[in-house]
Amino acid sequence: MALQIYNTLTGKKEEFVPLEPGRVKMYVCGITVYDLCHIGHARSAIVFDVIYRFLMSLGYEVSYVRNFTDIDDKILRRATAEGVDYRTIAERFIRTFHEDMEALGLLPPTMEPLATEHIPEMIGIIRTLVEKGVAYKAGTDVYFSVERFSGYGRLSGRELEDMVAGARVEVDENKSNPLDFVLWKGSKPGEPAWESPWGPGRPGWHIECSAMATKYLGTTFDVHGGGKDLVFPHHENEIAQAEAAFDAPFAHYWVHNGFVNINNEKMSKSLGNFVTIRDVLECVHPESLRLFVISKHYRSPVDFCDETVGEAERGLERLYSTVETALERTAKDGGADYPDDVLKKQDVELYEKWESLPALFAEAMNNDFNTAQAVGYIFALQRNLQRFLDKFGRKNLKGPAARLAALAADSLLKHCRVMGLLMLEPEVFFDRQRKLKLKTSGVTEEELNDLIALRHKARLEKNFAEADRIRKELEEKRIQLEDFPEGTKWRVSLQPPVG
RNA sequence: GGCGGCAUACCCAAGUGGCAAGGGAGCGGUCUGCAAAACCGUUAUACAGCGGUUCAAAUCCGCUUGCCGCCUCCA
Repeated sequence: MALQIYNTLTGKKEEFVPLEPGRVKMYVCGITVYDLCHIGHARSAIVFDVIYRFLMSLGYEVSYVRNFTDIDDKILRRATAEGVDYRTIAERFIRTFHEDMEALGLLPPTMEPLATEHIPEMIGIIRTLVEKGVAYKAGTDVYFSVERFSGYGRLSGRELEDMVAGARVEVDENKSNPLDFVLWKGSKPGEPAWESPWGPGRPGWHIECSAMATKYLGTTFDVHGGGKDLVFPHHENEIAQAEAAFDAPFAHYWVHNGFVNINNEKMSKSLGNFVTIRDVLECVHPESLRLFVISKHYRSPVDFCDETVGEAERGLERLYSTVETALERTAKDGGADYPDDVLKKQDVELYEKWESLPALFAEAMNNDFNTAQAVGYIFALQRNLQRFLDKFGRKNLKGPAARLAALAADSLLKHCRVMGLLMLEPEVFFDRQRKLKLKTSGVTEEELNDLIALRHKARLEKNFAEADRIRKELEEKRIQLEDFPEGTKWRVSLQPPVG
């Protein structure tokens, strides 16, 4: 089955046919750089990162553009509050954004243009709109006239009349229709300003995306994405501006991700339930957050709470653990080839899960990026592989058994990596995971190692009361000891990120 | 007031016409000095309710109830 994408514009799943065979042009609205990013931004970024990776895995050459809004009221407000230039604020939060995205393991987009570096392009579009009579100057501002664009409201599925009727739109005596939106804002004294045919000012919010998207991807391109909240008015306005100016359809497929709630409440600054990406990454591995996000369909709302994140984390550890075990036990003897029927005889169910995964995975992902279903198929293979490994006790696998296990592990890795999971060597993952978690427990690695040594001595002396006392003491600090023939390992359970 | 979405086991969550994926948690077992991890077994005559279409419905249609989002900056 070919890739189907749910298109907000039509409200239906549609077969994806790119404008140019083999190439995809995708624009995703980035952030306004005035504060640290929260997990809602993380969800959006992860969702589109998975889409980006999946499109590339299908063999497409993808041009992926994600912008920064680096001039805006909120940036100016913060700059004034701190007594610095707006650029200082913008640069700071571009930097923190990049740090967060890198920490989350996101691939960088093809391009990350800044609004302020595209003022001439925006002025060009506004000039065209004014010349066509679709935009008008009022006072020091220039507005887009929604009545002059017949398709207005198509994306968000509303009629102009309905919107005006019950709208909570601020009355502005400059506008001829309350829904008209600003293209160019005359600047007040002391504000940053650019020269324009309408006097010094700065661009309105929506125009930058129309300008940057068309500049880098052409007047018509394939995919435009962003959070659900951007459907109206932002994306509606982008379409109006671009199509009115260029007389060409703007984006073909509109993709919108759902929101993140916290403990079933909408996340917002006023409710004080705002969780930044860096807060979460203090106690949760980035891939756990990623698995949490992709365990649910991207269009549904998702509830972020200790329990749901903890579930994702345990699932991720299981994936890594199975892959690690399989790689270790097949390292010596997993490379030689055997006929299919020989492999199948090793374990029919495992063989079938392994054999069917590529098609099932593709089918799930082709069905509007159904990562949740894809994850389900991956876990089914993981469980069968782990079961197969357990049959051999702690021994290394040999011959066709080793081969089958190695193939299954490779398949797990390969498919997970299309979604940006299992990107680390398992031992690196577990090492980082332990160090990250230990920090949240308040115990240093030295203290822990001393206690483990002490307990080891007690166990040798069969002083199990003392050994259990140490176990219990550490358990109270969320540290779980695991005894193996080769020594004692430890793990730390999740520090609740939400509280 | 307008537009849209959702309701599947104890929890999370796929499934959108043909025997209800997957994960977490619980319980019983194997293993262990004890644990943990892992594995095995177990947990929905059933998909908010009512009615309809169909040989067949969680899946389509209608109504009811309950949650939620957007219409203002917002991922």
